[in-house]
Amino acid sequence: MALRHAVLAALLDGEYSGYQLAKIFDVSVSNYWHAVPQQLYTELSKLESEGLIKGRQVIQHDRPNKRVYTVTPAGMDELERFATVPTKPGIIREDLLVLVQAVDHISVKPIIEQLEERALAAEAKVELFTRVLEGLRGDLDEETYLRKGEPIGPYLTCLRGLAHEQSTHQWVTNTARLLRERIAEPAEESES
Amino acid sequence: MALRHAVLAALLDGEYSGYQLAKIFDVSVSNYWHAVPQQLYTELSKLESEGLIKGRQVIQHDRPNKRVYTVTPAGMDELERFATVPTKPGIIREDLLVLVQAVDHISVKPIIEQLEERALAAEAKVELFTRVLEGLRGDLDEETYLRKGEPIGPYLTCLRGLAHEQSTHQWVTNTARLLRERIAEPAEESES
DNA sequence: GCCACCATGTAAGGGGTTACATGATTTT
DNA sequence: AAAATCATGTAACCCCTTACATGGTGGC
Repeated sequence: MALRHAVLAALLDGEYSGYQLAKIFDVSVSNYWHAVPQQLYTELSKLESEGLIKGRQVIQHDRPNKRVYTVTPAGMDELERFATVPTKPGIIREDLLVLVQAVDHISVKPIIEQLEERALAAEAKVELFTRVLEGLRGDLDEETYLRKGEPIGPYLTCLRGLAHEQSTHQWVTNTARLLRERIAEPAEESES
Repeated sequence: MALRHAVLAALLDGEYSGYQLAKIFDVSVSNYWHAVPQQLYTELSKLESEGLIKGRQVIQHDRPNKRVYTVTPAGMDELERFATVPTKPGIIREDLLVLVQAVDHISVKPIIEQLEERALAAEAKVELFTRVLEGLRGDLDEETYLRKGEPIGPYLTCLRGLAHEQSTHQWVTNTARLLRERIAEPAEESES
């Protein structure tokens, strides 16, 4: 039950509505916490009813009204408490890797194609995160920002996302190439 | 609903019981698919009742009897079908990263400590995977095994796990060091 | 006019997590 | 004698996913 903490952590950055949070989760938070929009609406309601966040109606004339939330002192306490209990090891679920695990026993072609698609997606994410990081640190160079810039939390998690996507990109690229080579020059048996 | 495919993929490697699968999931499959033992027992029952795997009782005298499973032709068809539908993007959930995201607003010390613990865990995993890979390729050097060795699926997913742990190790190490430096030499304001 | 975007909600059903239960054998 | 390993199961509860519903505004 730690979606709540991911939401609280995201709201430390400023006031956001469920819809805005959904986009934030989609582009950056998804590096370390996956959640679909519907979960956020549900969780925001629960968090407010428990007093960990406080909602505020914002009337808009050019578009639908929205409700934006901020973390309450009780919410801060909850985060503080959460930081002291040992975190569980992270969980990963990757369909694509399941396919690769089975690659000796099923058709290789579709797997290679999916790997190559994923390579493109990873590349796009690398570029995106690179730009997000540039935006976060503004005029400062990276070394300076890491030493003194603020906020540092979002910067660090984004760096993690970048490293992860780079690592993913390398692996999917190598794996796709390797599997292609293996179907081009198979098993090497009985060169009779 | 893709735990089933992770189980099927794992069973391609040989006959395993629920208990054995649990250990395999714990050490290697967890690189790309997290599941607790209880899920496996449940899923194995479902898969067998659907005819995708076939169980076989193994009588043991030195320890409790067990039931080992193999993938049926129907199970192979299901895997084959699964390989052709586009995979969903993977999901990640990391409590530790949630803490780092919030690091500007909560106590830093406990977070640093957890990062350092995680660094040790990552190091241990790197060593483990390195040895697993050695075991898988036997006498062959890596380049040769990648070109011709079999099975290649488990080798590739293990390589991914290794890369992931290395990347994690680097990030947690750097992040812990950086946060330590920042609390040693804070904000740098008003050097009056 | 139609599609995309903004903005939120209810509800059903499936999947995942945790607690608890059982019991034999081997190791410390 | 206690703890760890082997081995599997039932049940409750919570979380997550998906489908569906609603409705206003802005751009093509």
